Amino acid sequence: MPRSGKEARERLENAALELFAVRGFDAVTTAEIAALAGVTERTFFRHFPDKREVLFDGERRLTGWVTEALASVPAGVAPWPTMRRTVDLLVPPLEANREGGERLAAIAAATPALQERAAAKEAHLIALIAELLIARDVTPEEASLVARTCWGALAHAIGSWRAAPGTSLQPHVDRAFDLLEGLLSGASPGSHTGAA
Amino acid sequence: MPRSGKEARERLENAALELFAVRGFDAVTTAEIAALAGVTERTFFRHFPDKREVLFDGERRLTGWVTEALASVPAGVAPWPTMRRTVDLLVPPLEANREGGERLAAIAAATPALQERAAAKEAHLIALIAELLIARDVTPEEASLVARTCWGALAHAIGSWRAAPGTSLQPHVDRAFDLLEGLLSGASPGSHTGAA
DNA sequence: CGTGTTAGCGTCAGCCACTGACGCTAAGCG
DNA sequence: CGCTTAGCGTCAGTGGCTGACGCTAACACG
Repeated sequence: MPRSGKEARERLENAALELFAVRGFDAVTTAEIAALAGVTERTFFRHFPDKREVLFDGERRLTGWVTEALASVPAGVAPWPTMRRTVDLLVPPLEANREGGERLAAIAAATPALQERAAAKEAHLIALIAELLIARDVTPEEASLVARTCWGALAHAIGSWRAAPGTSLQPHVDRAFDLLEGLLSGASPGSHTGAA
Repeated sequence: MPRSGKEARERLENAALELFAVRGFDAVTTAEIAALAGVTERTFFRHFPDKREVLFDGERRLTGWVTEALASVPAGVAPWPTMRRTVDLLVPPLEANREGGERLAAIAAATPALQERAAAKEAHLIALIAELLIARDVTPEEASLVARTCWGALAHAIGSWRAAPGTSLQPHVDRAFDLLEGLLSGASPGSHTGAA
């Protein structure tokens, strides 16, 4: 096997991060990133399918964490408690990656194109969770619903976590799930309108 | 005031829809759409900020429906029942627009770029719902959580509705909400792990 | 009915993201 | 020491998208 290629990839990531932080995503060209990394523009696109993806490379590990976390929850547990435990297992890696997540969020906050990509990544993650639940013999219907809902709670928790610097993620997760269960428990199934 | 401009816009929409349906989104250029509509490419971009947006023009009305539906629910109702009623009010317009929604879904199914845009639109809609709830004196934290969750349920219901041709949307919505409330009611707040 | 205003459009020139094809070369392997 | 091959450079090209400028069809007004 010839050159590793991972060096160039890392240099590209660092160059992109540096330039984006200074001038913003839109004001940086892929040619500039490549030049700063010491390669050509063509090489940039050999490592990343598009300009945005250079920022989401860290996010790729998230799917691995989700898969592992869910796999370590014993089968037979009801869907919602299963995801409740899975989310708890996701807290440590998420906290360890706080800096990376916030850096991405900071750049994405001013760039609609990046928000789009982030939203798409979330949708894929929800689909992945649903598939993993189905593989654990959860009804497809329940799986989809639980995946959407639990990810919503986690995303909400991450949001309030980021809004409160210095705090740990876990209490935000606990609060989100407790709050959610409390909000929904008021209306019992089948009698939602309150005025038939 | 000079030329209406709405004619050209509608011609562009129809031309795009026609070409996309035949050759797919990626294999059609904006210049071709413009030519079929009898205008220049430049005019296309005067009416739509980008190539994708020509497909989401109908989706714009959705924000209006959401705003109206939520406004027609009396204040003072708890957040979750409020959204439960709001979703019921959204069912008629959604059903009336079934064809448009499915045509978009069919084209988007083969085009990642369109799925991204759709995911971003959903995120914006969730943010809108949260803001409207906050304006109704719901806690920001509750608002965000309820908005995410209720939209997740509605999206799930629309999904199963589309998968079951000939059915009405309402029962799918009812089932999604009942199922969700049932799934979460098993775990009471504060005691989620089942095995401390 | 002539004149001014203006929203919509055409034209041109250009940037930048992204791609296919081809050839080169450094790294490993026998 | 040649062979293989993954990574890279080079070149040429497409297509999405934008700014600037000028034109003209519609409408308002005297």
